[in-house]
Amino acid sequence: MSIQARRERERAERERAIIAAARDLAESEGWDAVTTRRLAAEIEYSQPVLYSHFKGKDAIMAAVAVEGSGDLAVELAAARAAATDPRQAVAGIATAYAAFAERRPALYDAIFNLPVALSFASQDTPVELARAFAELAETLRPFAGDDNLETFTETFWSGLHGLVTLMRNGRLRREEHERRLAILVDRFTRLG
Amino acid sequence: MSIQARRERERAERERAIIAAARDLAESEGWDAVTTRRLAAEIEYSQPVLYSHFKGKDAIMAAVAVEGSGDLAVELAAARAAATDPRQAVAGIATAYAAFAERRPALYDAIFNLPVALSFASQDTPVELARAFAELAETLRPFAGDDNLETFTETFWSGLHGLVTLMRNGRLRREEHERRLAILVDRFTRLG
DNA sequence: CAGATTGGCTAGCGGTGCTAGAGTTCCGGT
DNA sequence: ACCGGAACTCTAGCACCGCTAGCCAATCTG
Repeated sequence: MSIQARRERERAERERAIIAAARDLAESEGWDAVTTRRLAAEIEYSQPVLYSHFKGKDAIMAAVAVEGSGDLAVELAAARAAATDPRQAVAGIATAYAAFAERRPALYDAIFNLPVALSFASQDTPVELARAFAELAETLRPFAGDDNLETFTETFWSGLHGLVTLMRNGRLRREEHERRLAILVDRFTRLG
Repeated sequence: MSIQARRERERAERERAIIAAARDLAESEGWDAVTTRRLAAEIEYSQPVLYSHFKGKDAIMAAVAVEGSGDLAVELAAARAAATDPRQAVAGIATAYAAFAERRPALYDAIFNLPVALSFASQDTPVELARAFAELAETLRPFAGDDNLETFTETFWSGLHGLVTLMRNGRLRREEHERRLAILVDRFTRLG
């Protein structure tokens, strides 16, 4: 039975290798450079092996996205924990969010932009994504007022998402980035 | 000389046909269906003809985006003109913006999402896009407060953009859409 | 040790964006 | 009126893409 165990272990290892290779390649050269052929070469197996682990390229990207959203959740949690007062917590988590998107654009794309079947607003939301969202929600709780917290959080989050995506695509003046973040935070932390 | 004139006219006509075919195909079947071969078949010319008009597929998409942003500007202007008071103007233009993105997702993608060389925040911004932005800015002017109007507008616009893109990708609960819009408008129309 | 099963491989399909070079049509000067 | 040359469009093909069928070797089972 231990032979089977070894095989399963090796198989799991290879699966992690595929995800890691896809992530690294995407982060260093963009998702266009992530082709099944290059991925196969990277893990030193032939192309069809990928399809015994994942249904297709989209599934690989989805796996990368799930892994990446775990990183995002960790960074958001750290930012929230480091804050001293509620308002500064919002500013901190917003900065952390934007920094993540800026530092790891390919990963951010996989999580939020690419038309990957990672439905967020439903049962099969990956737990990592739910955690990242929960960090945002807890940070915003003091400022939601009469609004439903989840809806309020979605709106603030959309603001962050819009800021980072529009800036990355060259639609916003980069030098005003921090000021825009400040405006967003200011507008969502007014009481009453 | 009139022969040359006729040729130039026909050439311009064909160029418009290419853009129209790309737009229609994208809107009815998505950008993935817009291939150079199908486009060529649609205009009843061979593939290489496309490249005598545009540098490549990206340039065609950019042309569609420019045309589309004219439509967006018109709809935003109409929404602003129809409003009776400043706060309702913001709500109206926000609704119009979201409706445009919802009704014409492929066009919206071409304008704002696709990594197309349509740099917005620079000199070569298409005049149509600048007009759409100006409509937003004028509507928001009464509420900018101490913030720079352009920066304030960029932030609000990012909020709209985030709402529509995240919802379209299934990351937001569709049934809460109007409530989120209301929250965004509310937060950006508070005075003092 | 023979047979069955598993699993990775080679090769190939139909598609993509794009381009080289052939061929045709039409214009302008003699 | 004609012919050389320019302008233009086409056919054919390149290198790549995601994905899969079917072979073949290694391994496990009786």
